Amino acid sequence: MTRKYWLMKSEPTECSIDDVERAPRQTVPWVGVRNYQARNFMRDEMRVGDGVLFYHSSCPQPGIAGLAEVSRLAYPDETQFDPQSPYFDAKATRDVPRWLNVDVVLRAKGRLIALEELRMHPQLAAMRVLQRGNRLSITPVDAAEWRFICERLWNAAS
DNA sequence: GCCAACGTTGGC
DNA sequence: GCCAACGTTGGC
Repeated sequence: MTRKYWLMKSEPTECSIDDVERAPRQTVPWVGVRNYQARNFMRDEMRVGDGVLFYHSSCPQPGIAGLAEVSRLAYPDETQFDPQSPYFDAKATRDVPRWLNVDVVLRAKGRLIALEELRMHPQLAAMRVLQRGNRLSITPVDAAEWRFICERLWNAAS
């Protein structure tokens, strides 16, 4: 099975690339996804080792802030069971969990590639994150886009 | 703060 | 099953 690539949005006030860098084993559980399409990507398509573009959204400088990797397959998102959590879901039970998360480990903190800069490259024009009205917090990235961002924009190995 | 886009909810 | 109302996302 070939490796897949993803773009995952996070609000830096919630969890920034620096927060991931400081986390134990530089790993975070990707909790809080409450959209079925995004959940299904995690549940059905993500595998350990898949590449992740870590994207900062809803902030002064939206853009790709680093490179990460899926490090654990999807499992039930604990926050759905916690009445204190903003992500609590009263309709979810431990027997029938509704929401899942993968774990993500930091691979490289790059310079911030601003949304504005991404838009300048025709090679990236098809990326979901650049489409008008796009709101999906997890989107597939194709291999050519991944390589372009890693090698051309970050000068890093992909 | 505005607003476009889109997902979810709930009455019928 | 339809669809209007409502809520959320997220760039600007």
